[in-house]
Amino acid sequence: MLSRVVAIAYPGVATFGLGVTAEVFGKATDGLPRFRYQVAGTRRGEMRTDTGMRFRADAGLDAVASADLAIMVCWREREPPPPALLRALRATVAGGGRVMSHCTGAFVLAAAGLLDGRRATTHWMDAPDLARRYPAVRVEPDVLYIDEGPVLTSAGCAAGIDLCLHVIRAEFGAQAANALARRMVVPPHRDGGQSQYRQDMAPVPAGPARPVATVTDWMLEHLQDPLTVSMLAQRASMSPRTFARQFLASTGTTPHAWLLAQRLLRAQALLEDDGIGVEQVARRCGLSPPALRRHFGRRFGSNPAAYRKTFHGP
DNA sequence: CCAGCAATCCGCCAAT
DNA sequence: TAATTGGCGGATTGCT
Repeated sequence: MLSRVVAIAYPGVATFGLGVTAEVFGKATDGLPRFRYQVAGTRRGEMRTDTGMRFRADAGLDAVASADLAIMVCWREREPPPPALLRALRATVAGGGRVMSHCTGAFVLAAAGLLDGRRATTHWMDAPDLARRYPAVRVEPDVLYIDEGPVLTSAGCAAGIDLCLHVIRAEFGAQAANALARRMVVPPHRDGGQSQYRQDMAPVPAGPARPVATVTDWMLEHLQDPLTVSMLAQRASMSPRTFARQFLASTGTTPHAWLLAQRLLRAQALLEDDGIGVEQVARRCGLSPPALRRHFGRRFGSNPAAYRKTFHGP
């Protein structure tokens, strides 16, 4: 059970990253239990964040070791982390807890040996450096986050939001995660990797391209209907080829992959409501029951019936 | 699980 | 000339 959440702070900690953890785990949210959220400092006394804000941590590193979830928010990756911090993080995992990193926090987890043999990610700018310095880590530069059981890593700071939502979704369900996303006014699930945010890739249109956003809005209203790419292209008054390209540029995925992801998200939410059979759930997401089961298994490593059971007793 | 068929995706290229 | 469009073919993926 996820209850004790501890964010790790140090002199120069990222204000934004720390704020994300506080926003997700430090406030009461409908549909979620109240977490015991603390900020643990690498040292006592007053510190300053990277933007100069003054703060004082609630607790010391001993709180990290006993956390259900310890969050390492960024790091000045050139600096060796203090041994006491590495020990605390190892103790978290050894004690059955999980550790999560945002951005360059992955360098600290790597230094603690927690990423050896595991898949991990970090900010795309730092990924080559991470791979070079820790050859035992399987670095994947082009994803927003990676969940490797007890060890979770995410890309640039804002991807920390995606990872936090992922943790909430896995633990408390899609409805709770969606409610939280609504409160924070962020998309409940961003698809596609971080390459869409790289400078050296295709020029990113300023803001989500309107014509595509209009179509995705419409798609969300019509998930239960059969939707084809050529149909969607027509709605956007583009050729299928151009539509596919524009779609990729503004969402980071292809139309079909995006559609499937949204359908599965809806399926999760519907399964959390009791009373509708799996057949009806499938219908309302525009999938046949076999298709729902197959994709559900592929994406979540589970099946609809089992997923429902985890939210309602046997 | 497989087969056969349809839709999708993506690199390439010619046309704007 | 540079950038965008959209059609084509073949590999892949999905559906029944």
